Amino acid sequence: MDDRNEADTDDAAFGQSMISGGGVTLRRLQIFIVVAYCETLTRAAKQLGLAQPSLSQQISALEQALGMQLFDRRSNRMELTGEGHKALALAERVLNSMQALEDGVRAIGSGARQTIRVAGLSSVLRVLLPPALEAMPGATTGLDFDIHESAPADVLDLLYGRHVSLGLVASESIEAPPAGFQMVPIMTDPLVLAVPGHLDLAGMRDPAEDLCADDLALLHRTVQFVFGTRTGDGVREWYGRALPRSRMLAQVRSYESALALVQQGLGICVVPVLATRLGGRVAENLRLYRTGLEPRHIVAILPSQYLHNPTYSALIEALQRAAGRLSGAPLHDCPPFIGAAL
DNA sequence: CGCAACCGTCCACTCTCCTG
DNA sequence: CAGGAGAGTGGACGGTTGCG
Repeated sequence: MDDRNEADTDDAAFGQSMISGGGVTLRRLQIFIVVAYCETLTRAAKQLGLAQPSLSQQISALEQALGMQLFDRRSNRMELTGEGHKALALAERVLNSMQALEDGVRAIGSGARQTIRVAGLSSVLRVLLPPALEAMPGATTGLDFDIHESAPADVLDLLYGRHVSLGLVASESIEAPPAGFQMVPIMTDPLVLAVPGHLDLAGMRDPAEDLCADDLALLHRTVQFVFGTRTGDGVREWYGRALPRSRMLAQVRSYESALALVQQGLGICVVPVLATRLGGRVAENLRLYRTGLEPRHIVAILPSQYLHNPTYSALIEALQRAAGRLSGAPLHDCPPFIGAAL
């Protein structure tokens, strides 16, 4: 028997259990997929908004209904068995088909309207999505959008749990997407040093000589975004080399909070250019300097089969065009005193 | 080795929805 | 409206891991 036939047989057996098992429900398949990707019931339970014992029971019930063990219960984690891996691929196909059916039925029921579910970083959603939707044919007439603003890990959880069909994240903040998902580049997003608008560092060789005491103190107060990724390590190292005498004024968990502190003249921060945009323009009272740091790479992640869906491919192209059309932010060159330190 | 933290399972119970 | 099935919760418990 060749692979194709074997896969067909697996499909048939799985499909039969879907029909005759009774204990195999779409809800359980959804839970199964989330647990498979989260690798612990506790994390999966948090993501699904359920208590953990409930998941344990659902997975056991699913295993019983399928007559196979899907997970090896290791200490502190759930590891897919060989059969579990096969079942996962099939379960994903079932849920994708259900999603397609749901979308199709909804399109019929609501006059050919399709719902696009997107999750992503707030800066990306805020800056790229509006112009992309504006430029996308049919976006305002034939489509509905369900938009989730989320942290990278949550974006992936939403994708893997089939709550959204498209994720927009920085590739640096995630592991490689698992089998069945594709990553499409959208843009590179430079990391810049944002300072209050009055702080002109252009051409500056020695801040201690060229700045008044207040501005020098301001330059040495940093607002640091908690990246939790290797980008964060790079930024911390950059502060240490570029501004060795700086101290951290605040740790923040959103670029908006960081920039608000900078706009208020309380400190400086390193942020992606996208985060500095408001309504298509750079937020007021900010001056942006190049840092030489490795830029973020914004990517779209989606289930492989959606790549061939005309609506999703049009949306991705619109996002790429929107990124290309971003009018050049007034980025100043890296100040000489920082360039020399680096 | 003892302890705390974390994890998965079991059990009893509640709540909701469906059906007759 | 009553009863049953399914899904969920909290609490208790035992196992594993990491740390001092």
